[in-house]
Amino acid sequence: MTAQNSDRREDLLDATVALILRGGVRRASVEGIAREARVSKGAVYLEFPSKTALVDAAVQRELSRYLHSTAARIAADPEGGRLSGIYRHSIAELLARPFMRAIYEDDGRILDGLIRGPVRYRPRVLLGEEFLRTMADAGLVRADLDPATMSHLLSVLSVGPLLAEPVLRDQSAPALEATFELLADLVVAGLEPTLRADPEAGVRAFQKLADGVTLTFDGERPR
Amino acid sequence: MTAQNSDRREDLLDATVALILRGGVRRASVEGIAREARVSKGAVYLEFPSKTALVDAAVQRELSRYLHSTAARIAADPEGGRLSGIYRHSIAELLARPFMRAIYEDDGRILDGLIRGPVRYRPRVLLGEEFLRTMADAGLVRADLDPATMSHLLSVLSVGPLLAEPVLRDQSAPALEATFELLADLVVAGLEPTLRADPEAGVRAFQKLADGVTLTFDGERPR
DNA sequence: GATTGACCAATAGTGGTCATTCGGTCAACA
DNA sequence: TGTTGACCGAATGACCACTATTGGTCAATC
Repeated sequence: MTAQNSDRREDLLDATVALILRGGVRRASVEGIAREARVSKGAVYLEFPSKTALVDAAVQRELSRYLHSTAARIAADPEGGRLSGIYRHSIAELLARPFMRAIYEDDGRILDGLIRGPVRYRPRVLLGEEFLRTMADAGLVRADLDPATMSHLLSVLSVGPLLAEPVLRDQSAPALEATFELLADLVVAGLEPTLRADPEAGVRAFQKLADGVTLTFDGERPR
Repeated sequence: MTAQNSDRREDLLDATVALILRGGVRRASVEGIAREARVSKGAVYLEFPSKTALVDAAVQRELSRYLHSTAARIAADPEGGRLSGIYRHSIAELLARPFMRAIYEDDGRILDGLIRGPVRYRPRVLLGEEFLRTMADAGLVRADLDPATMSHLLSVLSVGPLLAEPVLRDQSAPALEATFELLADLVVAGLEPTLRADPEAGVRAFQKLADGVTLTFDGERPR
């Protein structure tokens, strides 16, 4: 029964993601989600108190999966624990995840309203200030730069290129991956210290980040 | 008479910019522009063949002014000719120009439709491939990187933070200027060669860029 | 007890009307 | 001759009545 219910829960989350990717949060109706998951509409409300809670859970799950996949990439790469490695793997995983991309890229107009919806579903910061302080202590990022500014910069360097993509799109423009590759070089040259420390601490720091993630949404009461 | 006409032309362009900034291209009517410039509607068509041509001219003028102001900043700064200086001054001037910002930032939704309009009015590339080749020849940017990729990267590093701004906006987020400052450091460390060349060539290269700029708009026939 | 789907009030969309406003012209005017 | 503003057809969008769909509930059913 617990397994049964868990399955249904997961199925509903899968269906939610599928419908959202197909037509955005607005157009993903509870009935449609239920149909996609092959359960009744009422069953949705046995698992989740509201549509909002359902979508929240889908985003939460995606974020968690994203971070753990990224953590695995990082751990598998001997140099992965450096800031540049973390940046590189975060981007690679992000680009590989359509739902994650949609959450970030969406500014309300992709495919004429795909994911058109409240800003609620858009994580503000991934690599937080605390994470960067840990990295600095481990000698994996320059200690002379403000962690808060650096945290924000890394967000900008992740989201910025995605948002700029449709604006700068041009036949002569290089692929998104090439731009990110060059950006990773800039991160190495500009944000990592000259003397090379052991990247292991970075792996652990990101692992901790991935384990501890819980999204807090804009509205306090999920309702 | 020529001076008279020139004045009227300029007045009309001023009025166009003012109205566009107030309510977007769509809502800036020819009659409103004429009223703002204190001339009759018919007079507009004595100066410009169409509204499109009028707006095109306003954008063209703004771009030209922007580039020449930037060139002046660069020339006034002893280190201005380096890539980082050019980047820094371009950004500073961009941030100081509301119309320029609107053209770039706008993705159709600022102030619910400010500048909502065709992509036509959005320059794709500022520091082109050729410019970067010249800079490389002068030893002012790394010669081992592809000019096209670098050109695109610099565009991303200019537009990206602007577009990411509303997405990442947060009480804890640092000011836009701080982010750009740090980015300029990254440009120094990552894109400039280790040995320092004479920045004078960079000043000249940008000057040439500013002089030679002519916008080509998306639609071929201005009509 | 777990699950369903008919049902509800509220909201979002649909098609159609029509006054307004638009870009652009040009006869009349200064 | 240079300038104007009344005027044009086309396009827009505010408004309406109406319909379909929505998130959510709960008596009936399995």
